[in-house]
Amino acid sequence: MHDALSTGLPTTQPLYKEVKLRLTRGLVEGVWKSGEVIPSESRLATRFAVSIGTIRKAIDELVAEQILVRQQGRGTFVATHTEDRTAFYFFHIAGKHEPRELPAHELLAFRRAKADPEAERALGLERGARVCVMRNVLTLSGKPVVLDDITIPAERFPGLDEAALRGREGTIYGLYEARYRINVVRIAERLSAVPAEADVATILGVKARAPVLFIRRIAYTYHDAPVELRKSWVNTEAHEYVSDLWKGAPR
Amino acid sequence: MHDALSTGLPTTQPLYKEVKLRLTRGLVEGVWKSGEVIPSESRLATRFAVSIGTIRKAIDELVAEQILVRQQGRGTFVATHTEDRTAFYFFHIAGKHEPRELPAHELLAFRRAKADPEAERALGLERGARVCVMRNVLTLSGKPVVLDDITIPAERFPGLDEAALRGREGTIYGLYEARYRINVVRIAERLSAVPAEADVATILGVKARAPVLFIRRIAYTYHDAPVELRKSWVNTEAHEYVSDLWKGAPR
DNA sequence: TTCGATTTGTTCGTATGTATT
DNA sequence: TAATACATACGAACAAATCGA
Repeated sequence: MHDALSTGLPTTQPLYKEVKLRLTRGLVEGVWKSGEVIPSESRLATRFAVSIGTIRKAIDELVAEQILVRQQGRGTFVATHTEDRTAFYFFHIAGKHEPRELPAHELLAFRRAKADPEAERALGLERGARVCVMRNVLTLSGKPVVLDDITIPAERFPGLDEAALRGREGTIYGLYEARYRINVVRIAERLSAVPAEADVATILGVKARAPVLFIRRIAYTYHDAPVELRKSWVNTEAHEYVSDLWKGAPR
Repeated sequence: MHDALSTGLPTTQPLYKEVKLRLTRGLVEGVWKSGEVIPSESRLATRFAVSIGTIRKAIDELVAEQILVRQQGRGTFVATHTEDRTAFYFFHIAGKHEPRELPAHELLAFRRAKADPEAERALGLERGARVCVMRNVLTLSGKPVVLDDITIPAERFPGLDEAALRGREGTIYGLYEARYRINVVRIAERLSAVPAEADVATILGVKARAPVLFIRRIAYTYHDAPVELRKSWVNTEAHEYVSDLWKGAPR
């Protein structure tokens, strides 16, 4: 029986899973914030009273999940949304011919409201919970390409307002992270083709009823907790959605 | 300097990368075929004259890339396309409400032709190379949902004909694998929304010019060699494209 | 059913290489 | 240059799953 850090769980899972869980817990609690280093492998090994190999295996998985980032000679860091690296991991629209590019944002609308049933389900909210709703246009090379309708639980984003959204630099997930210590680590998306409604068509500069790509995204933080529901409409005349089924291990 | 299995490469790469390369070479050459076991880790360790840990690290990456599959107590197997597991890895269409389901196939057309410029580029073919072109309808719960236009290099699929395509069981990639020992291990897709042309609309049972999802896929085998260009049109009235950005390490 | 051989999974430890500061 | 941190490689021991005798 290995119970160096037993937490009284019913089923004894591998030690490195325990370590992984404790590390994740540290991330949730903000012991180590985005962009910061976590303790060195040898330090963690002594602190958790396990071998350094066990630490490495736990960190391996968190690195594979893009939650941590290793840098030889420097240390292991909490992944942050203020790098192009992660930005492209969460932004999948690219020009059909041009090289990939990050979008510019413009806030069109912001309000607070009661969650509709769909948002309740997607975000796991109580009935009648309050949410923030915002609408953004994303432009690539100066042209509007994506329209985003974002819904987040108001409770987790206190004091969020138009000024904060406009004043930010970087992506919205960077704002979640910097201001609310909420780290988006995974997204799940469902795509379909729909005719553009009048308002969407106007904003994206396409004819009414023209085909646009519709994306329904749920963004998750640690422990698969949902934090954002996002609906997007994409003008795919000159751009497209990129789904490069993961090349697997580092090359 | 570690050169237990040095192959005279210019830059000395890690031993486990060498091992990985030699294993992949074995897969390419058909030393171990789909569904078969590869030698045990200890046997590989002695054969390659490296430690078992080095073998494990090489296999780890191939497992992460879904090229090999480990089974405790049994061995390590070459991944095959005759399992639901991998089928869903390469088929991304799901009902909006129903549980996920594998499609039934129907061959609409098959012919040989000269590759068009797009196929030449995508598949890295010589100018004027011959290709097989086929059109399939995929049905879910009896309803046509996806139309596939598939282009593959004729040279790599000798003797392929309608009978072989119709007579097969399982997916097309299963056929590539069983009959031609070509293993599709990765795909890259670009998605957009387009109006359905007349023929597409008829087959999918939607109005002409109605929005449909268009997918351009390139399928790769080992060493990132392209083997198939596929264009798909999807009726997304009751179905959608699933892009669950990889949960990362095994849970 | 039991047992033993085989194979992968987990954990430990150590030594050395390489990048960073 | 020295210290620190991750990366690679080796080896050993035991656990857990599988399979056939």
